[in-house]
Amino acid sequence: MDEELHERIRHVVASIPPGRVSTYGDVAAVAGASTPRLVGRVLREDGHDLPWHRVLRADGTPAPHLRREQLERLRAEGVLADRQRVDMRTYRWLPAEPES
DNA sequence: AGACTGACATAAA
DNA sequence: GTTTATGCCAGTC
Repeated sequence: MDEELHERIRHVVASIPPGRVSTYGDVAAVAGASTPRLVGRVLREDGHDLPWHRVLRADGTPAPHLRREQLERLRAEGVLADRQRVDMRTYRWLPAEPES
């Protein structure tokens, strides 16, 4: 696993503003990750100090084990979820490539 | 090396 | 709406 890529992923996630969300696929694409699975891996291992709750699946539903807490955190930021699902059309944030 | 796994995505049934 | 099937690719065993 490339350390630089690891940092870039963290950087992109950290750039998501409060009250907005993004997807694994988008973060992966912007950070240059070869697959979205890497994003999930990084967040699991090293996401404790990042706004990981702002990263969801492409359809707006979080992973099963996190569903409860994640939606709760988002709700606290003003992101309203219709039961299990966040309205991506409204809240989706498209991150920018880190320039350096 | 080979098989299995997973905080994913997309398409098809 | 749902469940399955594929593709994907870095870890782990």
